Amino acid sequence: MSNLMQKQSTINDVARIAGVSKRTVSRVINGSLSVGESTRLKVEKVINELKYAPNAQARGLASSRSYLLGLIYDNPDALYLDDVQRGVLEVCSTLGYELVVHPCRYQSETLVNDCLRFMRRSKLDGVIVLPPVSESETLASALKESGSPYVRLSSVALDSQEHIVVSDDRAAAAEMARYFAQLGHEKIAFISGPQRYKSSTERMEGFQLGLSAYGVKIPPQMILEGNNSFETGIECARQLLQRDERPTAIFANNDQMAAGVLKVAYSLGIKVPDELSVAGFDDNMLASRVTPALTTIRRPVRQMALLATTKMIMSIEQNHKAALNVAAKVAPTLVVRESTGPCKTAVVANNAAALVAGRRS
Amino acid sequence: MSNLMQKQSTINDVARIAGVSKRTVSRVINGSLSVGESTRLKVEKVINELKYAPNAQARGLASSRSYLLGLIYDNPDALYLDDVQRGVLEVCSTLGYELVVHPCRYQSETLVNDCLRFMRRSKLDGVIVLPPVSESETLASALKESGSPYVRLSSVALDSQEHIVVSDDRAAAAEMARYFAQLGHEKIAFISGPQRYKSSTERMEGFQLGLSAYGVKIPPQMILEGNNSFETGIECARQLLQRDERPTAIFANNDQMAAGVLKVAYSLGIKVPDELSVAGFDDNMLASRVTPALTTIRRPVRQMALLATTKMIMSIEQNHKAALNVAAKVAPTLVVRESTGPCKTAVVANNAAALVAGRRS
DNA sequence: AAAAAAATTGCCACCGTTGGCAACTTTTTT
DNA sequence: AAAAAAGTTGCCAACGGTGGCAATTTTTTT
Repeated sequence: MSNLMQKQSTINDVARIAGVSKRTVSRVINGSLSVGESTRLKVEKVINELKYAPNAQARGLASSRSYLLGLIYDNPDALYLDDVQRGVLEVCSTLGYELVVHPCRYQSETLVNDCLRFMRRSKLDGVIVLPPVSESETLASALKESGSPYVRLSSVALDSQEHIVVSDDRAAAAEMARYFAQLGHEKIAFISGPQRYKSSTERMEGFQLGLSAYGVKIPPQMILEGNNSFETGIECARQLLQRDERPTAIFANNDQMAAGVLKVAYSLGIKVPDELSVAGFDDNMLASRVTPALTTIRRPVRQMALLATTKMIMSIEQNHKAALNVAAKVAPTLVVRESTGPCKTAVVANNAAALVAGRRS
Repeated sequence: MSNLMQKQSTINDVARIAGVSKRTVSRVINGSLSVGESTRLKVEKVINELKYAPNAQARGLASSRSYLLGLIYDNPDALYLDDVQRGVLEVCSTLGYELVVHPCRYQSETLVNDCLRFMRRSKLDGVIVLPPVSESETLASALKESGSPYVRLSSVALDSQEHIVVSDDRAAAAEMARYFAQLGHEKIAFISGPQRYKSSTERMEGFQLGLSAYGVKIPPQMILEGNNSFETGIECARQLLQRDERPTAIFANNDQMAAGVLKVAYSLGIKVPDELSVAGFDDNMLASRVTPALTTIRRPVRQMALLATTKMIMSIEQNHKAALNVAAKVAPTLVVRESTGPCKTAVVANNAAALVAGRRS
């Protein structure tokens, strides 16, 4: 078993072969301006030949930079996380950073310490914080105080332009309200997410506000709270749909719960969208896979991730003015699919019509 | 804006205050045996008082260890990746490692270089490689040659016990075959994944083998190749279901494609499972959310991740005998839900019955 | 053409830790 | 009690880069 692992080439090797000092090689690597054109070419050639790659640790030690970014989150939806991660990685790989993922518990008392320790241990250059952890103000101020770059993703502008990317969930929910109202729905239900999360309250309030513009009001018994899971979507839907007077339209705080509603409607024999309109929020992969395909709000998650990462790397690289020019707000949009339709007035009338049709044959 | 970030204390501070040399402090940190009891206590006390935490980069530079693990993959299903990641992180956080995620392109000519550069750049202690990248033998041998610990996840035992965790997809597919046969299906179709992936061929061969035990054979025109996406699932399903003689059961290489089949069946008015049985593979979140819920094969993805990570950390820490004791094989299992049922003989007969019923009313 | 300015390059210290080896203590052996 | 062995501890040189500053070369100015 020959272990002939060719030893790593170092900056010294490059320098020696290229016939320059290692300081110059270092300059070439870091794109310093004051390097002669011919020298640069010569060095680059050797770098390629040797397949030389700088040692991140040594680099970090000397410059107190690690080219490592952190992603902090607490048990998010798999599809959401995947979207974010893809976006972040896209920018990272372009700009030469790597990504360290770090789950943690939002509710934990040691959250702040955990995160700070994580940053120190791995000497991260900066962190991107996902909701709901991003809503912790104690963490945010600890981060600010520690002086490390960070960007938060959220539905509310709870930090300065430099440190946040928000999606206007409130406006999006209002748009959904408008859409529902224009379809003629009046008996509308809302399945909210946990009220301790900003995204949940934003969406609920936006929806209610949007509806009120059309004179529609959701009575309290038509508002149920789930925890954003498919399972609680099912629970809430059951409660809503087995009543004597059931809603003609249900808006759920996310696609997972909306999928739960679809499931219950199917098992109760309620036709979607003829007898019931259902809409979700997120537009993740699930939305287009279920039957009927979900009308939903598309959150530009990946774009948010892109913006956040760009913003952060810019401020890491001291490009603060540029960082401020990166957009800090994105607008989710309505995506209409098959699960929503005009309100066919009373369900009872509908059933009667069916009966008539049946007899006729 | 006071930037009062208290500067990090170093090993020198600890040494000075404790009145020992920094070498001794280093020994205490690393749990070296030859440190006097009283000295250790004294040093530990100072460490706590100063809240000293060793600098990972300096440590890495000096010892060539980083406590960083890498996860290499190429554009996997979001749900699969999430499962794996969760499993890996679980072990990591317990054992004090962090995880760096690194997407790459399996087909790329520079794959091997990209990965090696990634490992070097971040001085990873080891990498976990996901399919299909895990099937690249050139990468595997480069990894082996470079001497860095690695573990591959795959459906085939293509490496030594120490370097792989496999799921027996072949046997699982055979079990599905058995199940189909026992339900009485004979006109069975298979939607395969890309034939260049081992997991695809394993599942297909296992399925065919299992079927042949019951004297059932799948004719070539009943085997279509998708690329594991929902969309190609739809395409293949359309081809299969719009024929004069359509299958009574379809087995898809994964849940995504099976969901596509469900969609097409619904739009063609084909009842599942009464007129058509559909099954997938993976048992990811999607399987239970679609309607009807998918019968599928549950792959213990998270468990594989757990095993792989444990195995790797053990071999990093030179605990080779222990690493070999970690299981290297897991068995996926059949999960029966609503999308499969007994074959109601001929579809034509079925239609005839429906006609009769229609006339009767 | 000499002086001044600018661009390019090299030298050396240092980042914070670990490893090798020597030195010093303490315990055990003879 | 001296010698040998074992247990502790300290010194110094890496590890592989970057930063400051001085030295050198080239360009521009007077």
